[in-house]
Amino acid sequence: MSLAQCAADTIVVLDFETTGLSPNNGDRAIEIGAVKLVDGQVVDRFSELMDPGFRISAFIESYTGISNQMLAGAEATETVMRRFASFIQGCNLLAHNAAFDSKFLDAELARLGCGYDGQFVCSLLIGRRIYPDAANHRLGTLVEYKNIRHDGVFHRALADAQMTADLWLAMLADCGGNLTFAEMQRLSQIPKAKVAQWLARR
DNA sequence: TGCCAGGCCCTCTTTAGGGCCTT
Repeated sequence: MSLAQCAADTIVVLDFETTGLSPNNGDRAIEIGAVKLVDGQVVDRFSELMDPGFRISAFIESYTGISNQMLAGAEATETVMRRFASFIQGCNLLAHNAAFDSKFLDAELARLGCGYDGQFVCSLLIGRRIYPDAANHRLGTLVEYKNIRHDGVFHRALADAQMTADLWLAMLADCGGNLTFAEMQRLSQIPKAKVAQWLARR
């Protein structure tokens, strides 16, 4: 499948829970959640805990609700990520603050010697451009701002991925409903002062 | 010993600094 084809057809919305902020400091992924969208419809989901091979901090246990006991019964991060690499092949990718998730995806897949062929788009960057009046642009705030239904679970990977997918669909609708993935990616990169003008020309 | 991310984006900017956002 070419990139042009997957841009039109399939987007994987993903979210990692991790042991910290930086793989460069030894942090690892401990949970991956993802929602696969085809033409705005959910066609598949991926949700796995994964054991990084060391104990996670009390802060991360509290922040995510994922305990060391839960991870002790999980498969190794490498095992899960190998399956996830197959899940995302041929798809473009979306995350809230994609710089964070792409950093961990790159690091975990590099350990396996494999990669992916899609491109990332970031709902945080788009949200800053099209919802300048929101109190802030955290995922939870934008979900509330757009009155998106949710079950009250935050900081778990599948729940956050599902909310990001719903936010993405709301963003598409608010941009006129006919922008392609590539156009949304372009929108995320243009200067904020030119967003209204850019959308008006569409 | 002490510290430990990094990209985006705004502004009292651009020869910089600091808040936001992700865990």
